[in-house]
Amino acid sequence: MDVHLRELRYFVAVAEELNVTRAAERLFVSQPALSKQLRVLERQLGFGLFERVPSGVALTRQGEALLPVARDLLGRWAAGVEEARAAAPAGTLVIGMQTAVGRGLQQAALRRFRERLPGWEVSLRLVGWDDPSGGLSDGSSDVAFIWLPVPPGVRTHVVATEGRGVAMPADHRLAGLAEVPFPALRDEPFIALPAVAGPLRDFWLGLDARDDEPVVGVTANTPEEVFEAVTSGLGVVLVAEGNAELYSRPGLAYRPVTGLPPGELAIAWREGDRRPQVVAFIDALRQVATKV
Amino acid sequence: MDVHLRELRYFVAVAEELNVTRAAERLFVSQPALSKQLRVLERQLGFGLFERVPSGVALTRQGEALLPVARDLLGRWAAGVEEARAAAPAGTLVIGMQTAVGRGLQQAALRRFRERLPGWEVSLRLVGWDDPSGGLSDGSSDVAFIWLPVPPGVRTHVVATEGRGVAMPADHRLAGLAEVPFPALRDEPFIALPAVAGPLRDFWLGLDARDDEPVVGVTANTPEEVFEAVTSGLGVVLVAEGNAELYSRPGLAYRPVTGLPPGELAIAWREGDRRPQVVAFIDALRQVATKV
DNA sequence: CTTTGCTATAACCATTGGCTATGGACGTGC
DNA sequence: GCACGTCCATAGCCAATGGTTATAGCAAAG
Repeated sequence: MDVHLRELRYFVAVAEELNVTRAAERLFVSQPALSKQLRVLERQLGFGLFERVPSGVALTRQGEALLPVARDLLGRWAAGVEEARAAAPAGTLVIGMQTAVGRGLQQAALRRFRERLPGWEVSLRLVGWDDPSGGLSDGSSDVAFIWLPVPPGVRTHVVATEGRGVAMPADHRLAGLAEVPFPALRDEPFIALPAVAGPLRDFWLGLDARDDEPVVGVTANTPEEVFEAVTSGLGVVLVAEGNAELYSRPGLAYRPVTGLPPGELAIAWREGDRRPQVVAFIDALRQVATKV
Repeated sequence: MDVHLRELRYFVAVAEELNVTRAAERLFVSQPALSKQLRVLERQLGFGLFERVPSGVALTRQGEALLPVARDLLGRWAAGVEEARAAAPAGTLVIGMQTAVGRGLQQAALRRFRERLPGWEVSLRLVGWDDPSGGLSDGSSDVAFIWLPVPPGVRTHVVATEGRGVAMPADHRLAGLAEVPFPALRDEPFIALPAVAGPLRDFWLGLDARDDEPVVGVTANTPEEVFEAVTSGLGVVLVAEGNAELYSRPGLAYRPVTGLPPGELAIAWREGDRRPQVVAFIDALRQVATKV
């Protein structure tokens, strides 16, 4: 029969205390719970471990025989787990990012990731929008935080869904509005992602909500370039609500835009990539995102 | 953290098959159940044991490190249990009896007792009624099947409750009745237990149902003596219904008696006696009696 | 005889471990 | 490129388990 090591731990504690009540206190369970578990164990074994005497319990001959076995198993298990934990192949997980992630996600996920794969390091790298896969396509990133839509060959798990808004200079004529209807931006020059960004560039130009071609004032390849261009009056740009918070600065105004579906930020990985460090991070992030 | 050895057995099976589906078949559980258990184990450990690949699973470095630990624990546990089982102090349990026990009880209880304390032998000994404790008082029996009422210093667990009837010669004038009212026996000479049986002798004379003194024809000290006296026409005797079945013979008639409370057969042991072999037998009998 | 200390059982309830059904991912063959 | 087969993972459900509190039974001490 298979036994739970917890039952062995209970057995050892009772054997050392020779008193179920004291052992229960030591184990932080109630006395009836411990009494019951011992009875269950004895029944499973088919022989008694203790003789009940008025002052508590006494080990039977068979209990005496099993006690060192129980101690041995508990010790070997604890040591074995530590050894296995230390056997983690250390390395570096490269996380690509198109924008800062923030949103309380990455820190908690990284903690869980490191617990699961002790010894592993993490490298964060900002990837320009000229690579909409966040570095996955050329293998320079192991996982990446990127916005949908994503290129072929990439798998995703959405971790945040946010409304899109417009970032504009603080003195822009539309800055007086609480929220901006998308058609009001029809004639505004836009700051766009590079052409090679394809569908991603289209998304942040709002092409899903218009059928004419927007005016593109300038292209930018990183969030810093984008927001610098905005405050310099070179155009406006659609951004995710969360990013507006992350990149807020003097001279910049952000207003929600009505009439646009929201943007989705996802953790992404290469199709078919099941390496432990990738799976571990994705799982950690799933758990963290679920709790948010 | 404590683990169930069943989980380690699952881990080992999957590690050997490198395929959760095949391992599940080998373990006689469903594939989703096994998959789930592995996930739980990995989460408890805080690191992965397997990398999921298209053809099944591959052991991670940490899984490889833990595999021998798991095998070792399983092997040591199995061996330790066998060793402890064999450590049972062999001896002989002496069971005293005032009458044959029959009733399907003893055989099943003895089987369970032997399973729990392998190597122990059992000795059955018939104890005369001159000792109403069935041999417990002088320590010649470890446990005893005796009828209530019992002497001081004896603890009991009732295993059968049966109506009392009268045993008489087959040609007795009352043998024509289907059942005998107790007052009809008022003038019959009784076969009695020895005087030292005290309350037990009184009980089987039916003193709890009459206030005059019965006529005692003869005393007898064992069931054989009792029934031989009956068929020899020396008197009648109150007996338990089950005993009438056990001791039936030519020339003997048994009829239920109305107006008498039933008799109770119990397994008995000395007050304060918690020796393993005594507890084991009492427990075994409790389980058997419960299922009847 | 009463009180104290100890283990065991009953009733209850949240969690666990198993099931079936089915989804998602990947490789292979056409 | 699509359909199919194989594999693992998740969802929903339910019986069994492991914990609780309340309390019973037993033995020793005062």
